[in-house]
Amino acid sequence: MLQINRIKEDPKTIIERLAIKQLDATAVVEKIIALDEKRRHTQKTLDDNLSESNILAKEIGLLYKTGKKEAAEPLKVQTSNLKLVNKELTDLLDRTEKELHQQLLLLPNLPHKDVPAGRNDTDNVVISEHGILPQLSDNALPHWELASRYHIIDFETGAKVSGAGFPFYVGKGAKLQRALISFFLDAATDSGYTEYQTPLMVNEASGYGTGQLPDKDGQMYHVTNDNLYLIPTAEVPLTNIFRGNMLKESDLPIKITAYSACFRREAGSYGKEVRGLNRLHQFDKVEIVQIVDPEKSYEVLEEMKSYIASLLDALELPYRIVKLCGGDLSFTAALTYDFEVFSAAQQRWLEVSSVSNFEDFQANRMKLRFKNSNNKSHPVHTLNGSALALPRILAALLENNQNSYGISIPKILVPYTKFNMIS
RNA sequence: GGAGAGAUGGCAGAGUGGUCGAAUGCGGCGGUCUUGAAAACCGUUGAGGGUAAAACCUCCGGGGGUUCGAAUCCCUCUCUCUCCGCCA
Repeated sequence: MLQINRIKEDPKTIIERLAIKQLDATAVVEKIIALDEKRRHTQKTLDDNLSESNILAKEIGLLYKTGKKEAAEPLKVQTSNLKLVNKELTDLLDRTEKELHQQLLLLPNLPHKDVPAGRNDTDNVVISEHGILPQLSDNALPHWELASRYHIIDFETGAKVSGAGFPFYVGKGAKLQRALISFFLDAATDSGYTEYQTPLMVNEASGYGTGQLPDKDGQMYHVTNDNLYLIPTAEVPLTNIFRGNMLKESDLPIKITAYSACFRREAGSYGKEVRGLNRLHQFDKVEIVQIVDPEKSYEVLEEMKSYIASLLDALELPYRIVKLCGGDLSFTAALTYDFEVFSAAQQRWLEVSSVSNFEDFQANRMKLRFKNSNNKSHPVHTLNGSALALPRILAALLENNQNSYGISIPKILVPYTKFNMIS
């Protein structure tokens, strides 16, 4: 959520910047400013009336104490009348505040000034490529065929038991999953992140806190009986740990990580783009989150970017880093880098990580602030990144490392898997 | 799921209708004393809105109600604890 003061101070810039996200915010911004004006005016009138009521009530109390009950009667009438007016003012204020809040929730975060212009993912800018693209033999197979040949992932049974997009991992496939999770968590804790295990369901307030609600309502599984949402990423519980908190400057930076299953409805997805592991309803991911001093957030974004790159280097996968253009940037992000690994048998790049700076957008929503050295409270900046999402890593590992004997496991994972070959 | 108890400032904990935004203790901060520290003593110490600064307004788990006036009374929701039941 953008700060109302920021909008009031410079609406023109806000509108210009949001245009980069392919959004014409003129009407909403105008409405917000008008509503804020109305809110302040109503509040002022109400406050004055309340002040008057308070004074009258004290006078009545005094009169009662000194036994002058009759003298209090006209005052009682006066404050009763005031009360009626105040009731209306309170209602008006409530309505105005709610409406203002609704409008504020509609505005996405402002893109950072480095965000390239563009409409969609074809306009994203590749900023670097790493590793060598493997040359596979002509009879190389896509991962879904490798999965069934070596009995390591069972999509059909998953479809029977749950539905499409809910695979079983079997035998060495399951072990490989566990190995990746352990490797990612160990690497994160070695880099100073504190490991958490989080709830997999969150309440509505948490959904609003990190910005999944109301924007991505249809993307989350909603347990309506209890009004809980299955988390689409561990970002949600991790960041919401600090919802509503007032931190000390010395608490920063907060670096936390968690493995979790992630649940996404992916409504509207279909076709070969989503074949096999390319897009699932349930998948595994290790997430890293940082909560930092606003001054340092872009430095930290770079640090997180190189951390993620180090994981892909360790896994010996070819990848590229992409800076998202305005049109592809998420609702909440100010600047995002995507990591894509090359899937050799599919001959395409698969997104395996997304690392973003949300600046104070999430912090504002969830009232997450810190006191700086002057004892002034300020929203913090929040950042997060996948480190990493498993399915597409697995897809690339299977496809890129296949040979006539089977599939070889990257060296870094062997201590975890205790095998170096799937055959 | 059943029965009961509770939710107050960073923490502990008073406060059952009228200067209560809230006693007291601990903690924090500043000072006196001290070579320094501890102890002792003095002062200070919640958040949000509002203002040029004040004034002023709101907040005692959330929401609603009674009353001229609510931390205090009533309703409701959420959460916590204790006992019973069920259970990985």
